[in-house]
Amino acid sequence: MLDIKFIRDNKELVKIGAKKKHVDVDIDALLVLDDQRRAVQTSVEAKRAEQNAVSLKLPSADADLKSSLLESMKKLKVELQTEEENLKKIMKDWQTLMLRVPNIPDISVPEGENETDNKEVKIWGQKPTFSFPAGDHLELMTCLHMVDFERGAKVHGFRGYFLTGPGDKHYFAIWNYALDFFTKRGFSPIIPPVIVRKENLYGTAHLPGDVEDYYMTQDGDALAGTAEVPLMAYHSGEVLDLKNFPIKYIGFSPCFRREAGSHSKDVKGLIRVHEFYKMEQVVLCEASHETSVKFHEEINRNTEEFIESLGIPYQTVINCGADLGLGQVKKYDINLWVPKEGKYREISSASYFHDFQCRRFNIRYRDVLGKLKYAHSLNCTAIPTPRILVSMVENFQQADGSVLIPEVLKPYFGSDSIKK
RNA sequence: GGAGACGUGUCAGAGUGGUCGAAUGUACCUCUUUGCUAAAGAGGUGUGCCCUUUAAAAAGGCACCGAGGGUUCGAAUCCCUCCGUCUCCGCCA
Repeated sequence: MLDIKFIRDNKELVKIGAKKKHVDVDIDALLVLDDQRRAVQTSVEAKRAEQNAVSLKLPSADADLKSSLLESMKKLKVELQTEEENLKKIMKDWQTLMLRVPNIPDISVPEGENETDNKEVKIWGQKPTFSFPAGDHLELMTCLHMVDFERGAKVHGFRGYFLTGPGDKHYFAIWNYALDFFTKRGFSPIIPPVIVRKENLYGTAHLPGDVEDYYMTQDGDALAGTAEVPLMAYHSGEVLDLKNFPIKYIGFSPCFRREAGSHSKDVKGLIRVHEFYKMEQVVLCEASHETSVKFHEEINRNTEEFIESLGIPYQTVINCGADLGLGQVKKYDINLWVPKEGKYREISSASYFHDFQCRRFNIRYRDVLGKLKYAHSLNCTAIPTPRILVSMVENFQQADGSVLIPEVLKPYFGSDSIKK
């Protein structure tokens, strides 16, 4: 959510920002509506003021005065009700439009139509070459009994999977390693609820948007697609203490995604599934662009270093305008090398929002002068499982069909390879 | 699932139709006095929006007693719905 005053004062900037994000929203219509809103509100408030003034006199008035005052107040009430009705309608439309106004992308964000226009800013690692016919993660993991897609489909349906034996063990190894890695960097571990009230999806700016992307319960709650939602909602409505900034959480949660609209994409394997687990970095900090930028670089670097410690080749891209969410100012994606596909696949997203999310969630703090301000928020994937397995097994496969375990994972996994 | 109680400012806690943005205590800030790891006295201290201006502020108006509706000239107070908390019973990993 942007400040309406900011939109009024920076109309052109907001329009340019929306265009860069390829978001279709009528800023002029919003501003017309906003003029109406303020005019009607002023009129309503004047009538209420009159009502309040008369109410003060009424108890002490004599009978004649009383009945004449009551008469005129009844008339006023009818007028007031009409105007209030009108104001309510205006406010509803106003809110709807306000929720659709995107945050303004940073100047460093490249123009672009879709994710193919994202710009590579970094590559790391040595892509493996194989002197034997290399397998893809499906073949390898099935062969090593790490995963069972057939029974997954039988039990869950499309995109269902069981992780079995070494696959299951590998999961726990990664989680435990990641937990140690990120807590050492000052992140507090937290396990949030993933069944969340729908309003929270508006807070993170996942909504308004495609509701079809979310599983809903019969109580109208949503299954969150990321721990970002409950972790941001965690402090909603609160006034935080500046002393505690930056607040850093490493959240661990299951993630549910219906993948509506992507039925033909990645139909096999572990790249795109309906349920998975993810560790997520969430940061709340003071409202300064420089601070946001600093932490944005930091949390993205955290994930890069985590991937480097595992030894998987990756590429970092800066996302183009069209590939940014409504609230995001700037985003980096980290993509891991998938040898059999011959391309990099997304593993992580690091974004900052300025006060866009905190405004919606009403998360504030008092600055050094004691003034209330909306905090800034950021988030970045720490590690998604099982997607990470795709790159791990393909990059570390051996001629005999086994898969080597990265050095740092060995203590958590308990052996140095997965063999048939 | 059944029965009941409750939701007020930093906190505690009054208030059952008008003089209540809200008693009192507490916390915090300023001042005074005594004089010293403190007490007493006085004053002050919420948030959002609108408007006139502005560097900022300030003045004025409106709203806010869990949320949203309703009744009424007028609602913290009456009615309805929802959310939440607590207690007891039942069920249960």
